[in-house]
Amino acid sequence: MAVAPTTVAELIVERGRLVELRDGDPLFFEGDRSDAVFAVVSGRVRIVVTLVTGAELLLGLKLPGEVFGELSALDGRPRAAAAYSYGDAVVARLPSVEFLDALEDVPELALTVLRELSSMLRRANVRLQARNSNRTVVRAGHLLLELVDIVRRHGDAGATASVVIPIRQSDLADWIGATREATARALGEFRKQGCVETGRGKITVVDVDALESFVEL
Amino acid sequence: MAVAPTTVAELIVERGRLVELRDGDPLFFEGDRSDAVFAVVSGRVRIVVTLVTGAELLLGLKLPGEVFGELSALDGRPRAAAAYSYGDAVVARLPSVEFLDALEDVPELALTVLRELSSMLRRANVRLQARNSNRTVVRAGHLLLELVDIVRRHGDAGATASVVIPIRQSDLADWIGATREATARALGEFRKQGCVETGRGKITVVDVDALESFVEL
DNA sequence: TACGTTCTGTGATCTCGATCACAGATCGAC
DNA sequence: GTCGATCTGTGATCGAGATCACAGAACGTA
Repeated sequence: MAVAPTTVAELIVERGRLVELRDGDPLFFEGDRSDAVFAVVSGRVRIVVTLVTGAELLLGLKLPGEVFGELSALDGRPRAAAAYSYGDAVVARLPSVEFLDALEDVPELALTVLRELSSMLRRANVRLQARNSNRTVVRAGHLLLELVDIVRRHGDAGATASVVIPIRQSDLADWIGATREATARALGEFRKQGCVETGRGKITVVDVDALESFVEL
Repeated sequence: MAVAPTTVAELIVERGRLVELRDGDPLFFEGDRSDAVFAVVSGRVRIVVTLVTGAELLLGLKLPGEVFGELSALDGRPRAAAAYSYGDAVVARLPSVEFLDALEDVPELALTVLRELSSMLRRANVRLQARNSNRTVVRAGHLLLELVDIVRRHGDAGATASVVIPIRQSDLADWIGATREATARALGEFRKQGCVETGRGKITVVDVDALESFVEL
């Protein structure tokens, strides 16, 4: 057996095969039977559920190095969400069976997956809290700060003061569970405070600290 | 080594030690460093986070056979929620270290935990969806149906048509993320429809089917 | 049985965000 | 450049639920 990969994403890339995607290409749909797990190699992948009302709820945006689709592989239940490419992307795909085999072969891999699921659960709970207590402005602000963090860690760009987040307002809205209009108004407030600038398909956080303190009250 | 327990709860009961609790006794608080995992033996345990507003959000009610506190043991991060006894209860307590040791010793145990975390994650996502789309009445109804299910599966009682759920309205409210008043009004609607009766500290679902159809629209 | 405490039930406001409805801005494609 | 499609920004209305404020009911206990 080869040396054990240190992350699940690495395992999937090593043993799986690459798939190239164009904007909007589906990886799987809600209700599908599970047959594979995925890891993002480049680009982004949207994980969404469609609500009875027809509205979409964005459960997550997977970035390079992140794994998705593992829940169904683990418990054998159908997909609870759909996955679509968000812009062009490349993902690695590993059949569920091989994934499960690997888990049994490599004990420390199971621990890694456990840790990853733990942190996903934590984030889910935090999101649940946010949904309960906060108003739209606060929720939007928190998500922006989260995204700033991701972009920075992930960033090809140098550490400039301002961070550009490539996302449409409607997607932001789906993410925080609000309408596009409410989100636009929230961004308007941030703009008035001078901590955020907005453009078509992108949001620029020019003063992270200001945004943070504006949201913390 | 002994025969591997088939569930995580069994493992904790076998290897851990029992703790008796009276109503309201705390097991741990938000922010605590992790030092143990727990399984409910009898009674119920409330898992709650306190929001900035001072309001409480009930993340779960753990019943006999269920495990809690495993997240912190797995990823080593502080407790994200607090746990209190809800009425008198008995729980088994196993130090985190021993839990982790057992995970390494018994490979299939890790898979069991993975499955359990998967289903927790699924439920968290469902809850997030519910929070987004539905109105209070619908959310309250759905939770009641869930509780009916639990009580029935768990039930010492025979399968009578009506199911008694021992819970205060304020806890129901914390659970679905609404105020006590809004919850009381929702229950009032169910009462008018004749599918639910209410009392102090208990809610009786007299017509499950009616409740189901009332909520499904 | 009397009294205090904890729940439940409901009215009266008030506020935030959903909904509807456009006008302007930006971008891609021809 | 011109045109159509897609985003963004905002105003007006409306409704569900939060908030405040009590009254009555149920329970524990002295």
